[in-house]
Amino acid sequence: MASITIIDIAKMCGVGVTTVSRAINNHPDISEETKAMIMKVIKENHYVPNNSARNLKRSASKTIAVLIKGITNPFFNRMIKVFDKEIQRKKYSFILQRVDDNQDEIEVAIELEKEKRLKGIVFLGGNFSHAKDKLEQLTVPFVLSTIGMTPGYEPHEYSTVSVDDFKESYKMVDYLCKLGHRKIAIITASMADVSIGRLRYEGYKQALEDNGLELNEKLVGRMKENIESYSMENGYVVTKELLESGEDFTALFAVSDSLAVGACKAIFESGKSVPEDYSVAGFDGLDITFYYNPSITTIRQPVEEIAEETIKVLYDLINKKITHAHKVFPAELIVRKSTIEPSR
Amino acid sequence: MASITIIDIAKMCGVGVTTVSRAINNHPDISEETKAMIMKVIKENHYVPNNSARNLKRSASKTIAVLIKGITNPFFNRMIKVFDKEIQRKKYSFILQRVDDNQDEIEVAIELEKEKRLKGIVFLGGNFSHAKDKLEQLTVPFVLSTIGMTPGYEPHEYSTVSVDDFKESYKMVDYLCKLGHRKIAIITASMADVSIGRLRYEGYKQALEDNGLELNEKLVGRMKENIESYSMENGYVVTKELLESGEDFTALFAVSDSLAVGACKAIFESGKSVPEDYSVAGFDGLDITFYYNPSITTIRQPVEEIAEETIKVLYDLINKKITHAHKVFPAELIVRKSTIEPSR
DNA sequence: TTGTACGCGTTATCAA
DNA sequence: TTGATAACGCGTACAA
Repeated sequence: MASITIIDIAKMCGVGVTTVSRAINNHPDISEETKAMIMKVIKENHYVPNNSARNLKRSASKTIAVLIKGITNPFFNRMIKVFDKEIQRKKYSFILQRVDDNQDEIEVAIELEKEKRLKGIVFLGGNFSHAKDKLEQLTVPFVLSTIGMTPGYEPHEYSTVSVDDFKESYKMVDYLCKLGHRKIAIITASMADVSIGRLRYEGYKQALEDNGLELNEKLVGRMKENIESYSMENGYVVTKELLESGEDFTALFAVSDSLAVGACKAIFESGKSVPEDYSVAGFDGLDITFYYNPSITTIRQPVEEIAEETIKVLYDLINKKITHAHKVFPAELIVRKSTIEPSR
Repeated sequence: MASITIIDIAKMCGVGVTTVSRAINNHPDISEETKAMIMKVIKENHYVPNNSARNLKRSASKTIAVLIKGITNPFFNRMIKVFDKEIQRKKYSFILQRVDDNQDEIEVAIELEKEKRLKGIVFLGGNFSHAKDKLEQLTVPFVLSTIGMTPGYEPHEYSTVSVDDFKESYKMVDYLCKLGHRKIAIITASMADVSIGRLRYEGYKQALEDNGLELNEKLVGRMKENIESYSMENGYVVTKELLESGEDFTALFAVSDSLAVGACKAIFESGKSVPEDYSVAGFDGLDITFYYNPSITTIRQPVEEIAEETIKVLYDLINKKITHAHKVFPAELIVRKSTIEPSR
């Protein structure tokens, strides 16, 4: 069944296509009555404009795209809601694009920019280590949200909005140290990681050092490559190994809340308890840390603020008010039931 | 900066646009060397075809779309992965479209169908109560996945793949009854719900009846409209009310796992414990039910199978092997630590 | 094997 | 306030 087009509508109304187009797009130069008449015919015939044709013709649409790598992350859900709200408030429309783990987000972005005539792009998640010439193909402004600074780039070449992963991670480990823990294990990203996993690990190292503790490689758990990263399962498996290694520790810092949940489970299964035998701390501030039993000590990222600021920066970029920006938000250490003083 | 087009490439290569098009789309009628040469030029100039133009021109693309209402649901994440895999296996491409809570998924579908020349559509989540004439505007086959039968439609008018929400819910409540519970509370959808929330509630009622128990309206908790549906927070708030109402119960059946987690938290905060004071059961089979402390008894939906079958049905629909189908998968009662015999 | 020319459905330009 | 018409960038008959 051939779809009905703008031409069909024009014929049915006895007007030119231009007029129909005007009616659809709320153009000023059209009388109220012809517009009403046209809209009525459109409704009756269920005419829906073809977006491909619109995008093709339109020189610039007011749409911005959010590319997400790793949609699994519950952390992003709240951000998306804020994006949606903020973008609508600015009368822009909003496209959410999932980027597969084995897809290159920049390539997706380049394609999308042409297809949808984007005004701006937000990148969420992922490592973002890209060749420069690729990045230069992006002609619209973009913001890296909750993605740490990327080594190898000049700060003026891109914009970011995030927390200081190093500092916040330091804060947490320092808190554990001050609590009296001297054997603090960590679950972090694989060696290759250059993004937040690395930064949080560095914070851990520095905090240990500043507290006069030596780094014990045996207490550094790395996420499994073959299991979904930052997942509960990964935390579970790595903690099991840590526990079975025989290397003693009294506290465990997981670089994400989901990892922390998995860690708790592993500890329970070994017949031990949290926090009596092991203190466990997470990072991100997911809802589950509040609902878990025991509730989990974590670093709460100000998700809403980060999302809002991301959009704000993007608009400033679009309107050329700025050329780049690196906004850093403070995160909050939330002490809950999963961490206490060491018993041994 | 004006984007580079296929014409530019043709000129640079000294060939016609057709030839370039052939190179891009792997058409047979082109010599290997010219193709290689063209591809090289394309690479060097970072030429990316404009998708809008392609979609506009293409009569039919091999793409299918998955529309999700309520992307928050972690339940869908695993399904999406399977969709992705299965669709790629059939050499189709795959679009994920998030549908806002206040958006009409059918309207989104209609628009998308035209824009992308879809071959088929999968609807995930939502209530799916739509006027018939709207549904008829969809000219491509579609499948409702994990969405229960919708009253008001003839079974041959649409296709579904899901579990039998009524039966599985019955199974869970029956299990609780057999355990000896006689005061079983439920957290379910609001009265208005016509979808899974309703079906699961009906299963609850029937199981009570068959076990000689009377329905106590005071033990029926309804999700709050102003809080995200099926969320931990909703379960938490509703359970608090239930607890404070003074109406005694020994078991609580939450119609989703997230609700169950929230319920457990509320119980802990009241100074009681799970399962000693209250047995708690969920529904869906999310990972968190395994990782929670105590682990939560649930009904595990065979997510992967459902997703696979959804795609299979959709392809059969596309290839006109069938006109409609209603596949129902059995779900599994997984008994964990959160449910025991009543202590009172 | 290659190239020319037209059309996909829409919006912008310009003239009426 | 309207309408004819030229793009937008690509794929594909059809001709060469």
